[in-house]
Amino acid sequence: MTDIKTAANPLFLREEELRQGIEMLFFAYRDFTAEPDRILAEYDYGRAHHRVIYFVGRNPGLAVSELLEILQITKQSLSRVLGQLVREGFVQQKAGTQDRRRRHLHLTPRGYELERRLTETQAGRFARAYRAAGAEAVEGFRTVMLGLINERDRARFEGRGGERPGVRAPRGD
Amino acid sequence: MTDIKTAANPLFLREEELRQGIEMLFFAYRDFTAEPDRILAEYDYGRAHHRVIYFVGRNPGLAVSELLEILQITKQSLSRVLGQLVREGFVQQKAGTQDRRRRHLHLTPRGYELERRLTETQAGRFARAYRAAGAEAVEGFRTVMLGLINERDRARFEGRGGERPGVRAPRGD
DNA sequence: TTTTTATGTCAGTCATGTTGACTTAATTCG
DNA sequence: CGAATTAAGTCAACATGACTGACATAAAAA
Repeated sequence: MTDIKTAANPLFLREEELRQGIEMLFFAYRDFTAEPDRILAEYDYGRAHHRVIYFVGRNPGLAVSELLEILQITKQSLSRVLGQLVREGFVQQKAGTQDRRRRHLHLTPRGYELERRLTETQAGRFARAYRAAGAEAVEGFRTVMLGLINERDRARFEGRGGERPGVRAPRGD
Repeated sequence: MTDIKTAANPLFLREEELRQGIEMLFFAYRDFTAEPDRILAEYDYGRAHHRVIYFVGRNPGLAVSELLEILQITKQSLSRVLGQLVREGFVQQKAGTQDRRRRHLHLTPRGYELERRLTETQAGRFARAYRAAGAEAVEGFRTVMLGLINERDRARFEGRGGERPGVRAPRGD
């Protein structure tokens, strides 16, 4: 109650709290990526491949430019991993019908299989954490996470089960 | 209320919810690291340097082996960035008094200065997110984050302002 | 018809991770 | 005490995934 630190120096607690947030994000991300990394190594793939497979699986028909927007990397960086995934039969490209310059990305059955394996481990981690924490904590978690994400991308998370907004091209394939 | 998806297919909502968690973590981490990356570039440093500076600043006297434990990388990977930071006067090493094999790491004044700059941007992001979300949401956030982190490292986050457990060597310098 | 856009490619570079082998100094164990 | 273990560091070779810059092609838009 009258803890000397919180009473005399309220900023001390604040800084401690914020640092714990910083560290939690570091450790959570570190552990969150460790299992998929091991699976990917079987295929001689890395985290970059995972991100492509995940977001293409999540947004079938995604255009290359939209994927670049999500990943925030250059097209030269993307092209290596995307090229591999296409050549090795995990991702398929289809030219757009409206705009034939655009290449819409889809997972092949093989791609879906890998996507499932990878997502299962991460979804399992979330399922355990959510279950242990309870619905109210999950709501708080979502609120804070949204606040940590740059405003531009928050709209991706409107609604919980319904329509799935954002990301998709307005007039896509 | 009687939404067809939640009523007829409860697992659909669950999967959607878990995927949103996965994506939030991806976007939060992406945005969380972007600003420090720009500051580090001024010094010709990268994320690896940031991690060393952060954890040494947070745990003065940390031993090399403990840092490796936190970062989960090999000592060869660490040695490159740590060597640079020591040579360029951001980090100082002191041999232990009890066990003279151990090198205890400390930030120099210069190191602290950079640490402050880097941490301020990330702490500011957390401060804004926490403030907007409210105390209850923050509690939920912490609970879920803890559940996402491998059990081994959860002890680091016991207590909010007080003693700061974990990490430090039992009989350190 | 000209310009812009979407995509792809080539070439070179850098940061950061890996494995494996080996050294040195100090502590601990039998 | 002597042998084994531990903490740290080093050298070499390599892989991944970022980057910049320059250029090419096809299709759409102005």
